Amino acid sequence: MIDVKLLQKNFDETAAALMRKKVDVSVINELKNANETLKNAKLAYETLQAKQNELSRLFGQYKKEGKSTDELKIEVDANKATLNDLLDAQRTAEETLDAIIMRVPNIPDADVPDGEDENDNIEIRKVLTPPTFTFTPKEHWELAEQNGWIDFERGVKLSKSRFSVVAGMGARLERALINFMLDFNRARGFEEFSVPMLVNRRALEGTGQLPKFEDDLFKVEEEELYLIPTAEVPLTNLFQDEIINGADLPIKMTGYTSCFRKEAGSGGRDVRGMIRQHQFHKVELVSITRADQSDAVFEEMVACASDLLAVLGLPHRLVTLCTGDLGFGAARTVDLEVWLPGQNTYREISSVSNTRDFQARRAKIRYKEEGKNILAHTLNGSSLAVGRTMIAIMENFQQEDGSIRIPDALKKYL
RNA sequence: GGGUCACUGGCAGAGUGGUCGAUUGCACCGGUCUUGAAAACCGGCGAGGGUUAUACCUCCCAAGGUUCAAAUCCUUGGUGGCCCGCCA
Repeated sequence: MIDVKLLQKNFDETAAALMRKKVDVSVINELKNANETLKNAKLAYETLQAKQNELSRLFGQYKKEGKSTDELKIEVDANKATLNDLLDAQRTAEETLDAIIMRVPNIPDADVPDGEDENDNIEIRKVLTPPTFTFTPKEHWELAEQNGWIDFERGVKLSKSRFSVVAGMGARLERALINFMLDFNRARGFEEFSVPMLVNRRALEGTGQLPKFEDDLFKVEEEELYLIPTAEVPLTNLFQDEIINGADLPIKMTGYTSCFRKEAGSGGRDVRGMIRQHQFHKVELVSITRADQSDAVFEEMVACASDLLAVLGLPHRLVTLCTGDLGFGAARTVDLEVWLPGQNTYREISSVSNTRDFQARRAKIRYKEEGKNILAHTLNGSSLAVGRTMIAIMENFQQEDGSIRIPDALKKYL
């Protein structure tokens, strides 16, 4: 969450930054008022509590000295009722503030371009040239069915739409990709983790999926656990509530998990094929850094994902997301979009974000430096979405007869 | 799933109703000594809020309760150890 003190001290500037991210000005004012109410409520409660503590100390002293405590008791009892009311007021104020601030997105970096939606994103560069074909390239679902790699119908039979079954060479390729990506990331200094795919509410609040995006998550009701929408959640929250030695940063992690998303609100889009599934596989990068390190690590992570695509021989481009397309917790994001000849367009395959201290403030991830505890910066990025990488391989490496060439980099994994 | 015991600062571990946010050891940081290090000695050292800085408030797994007063007593929940049962 954002630093409410910043809003208090630097209202105009902070409000302007939030409005770039489409936060309504009324919400910003509410937030400021709620914070002031809380401060006043706290002051009132703490002043009386201090007095009450002092009286209690006296009480003990009187008892020891054998003095009468009758008068004290009357005063103390009277305060007690007031104290309870003040405490209630403070709690209400806290809840009010919390309810607002937990739904306020991160402040975008100053150099993030303004914009409405993905059309206003800015291309940074292209990597590799899209292949040319002597025939009309097919879309991935056609190739997948022809090669027997993906069985869409049986996926629906087992679960529902947006689930699929990967078979034979497709399944082996999927496994090879996961191993290839993990090894690649490890060579770049990211330590490998295998983490729970069911997490509790606290973890999801830490990374920002809750409370605002509950509708996007699959929940196991009777256990109060949620299926993770991305490994970013467990990996980042590994350090929830911890104070890390500053010298140990940056911590760079990678992990493979399945990811589960309800895709509420994506209605009708990408229903065909494997672009948008309720369950998909992803290898993730997550870093925890000192405040002064996050920009450099961000570039490392973008490079890691981009190089991975390049080594696979997949043409792609890097784009800087504009304010309107930026996710809830991100201060800045670079998307990697892979070329899909069948669709004749670039499609998102990875998204690397710096959340700065937004998640760290929620999850209480701090580091100690020169005796002080400082909120860490957290970053996450996909490296890569496995299903979409398979799609990209199918479409870019398809032959005229519909067969698919396997990228050299993967051969030793098959 | 049943029983039982436990949960205190980075770790270990005191404290069982009152000046306790907490003895002590280790770790850590600074200093003296040393060519340098180690050892020894001296000092510092939990977290959040608040303040220019102090005061002051909160936190001893969590939430309630008893009490003028709770780390300490009670209730519920969570987690962990051990025993029993069950199961890959």
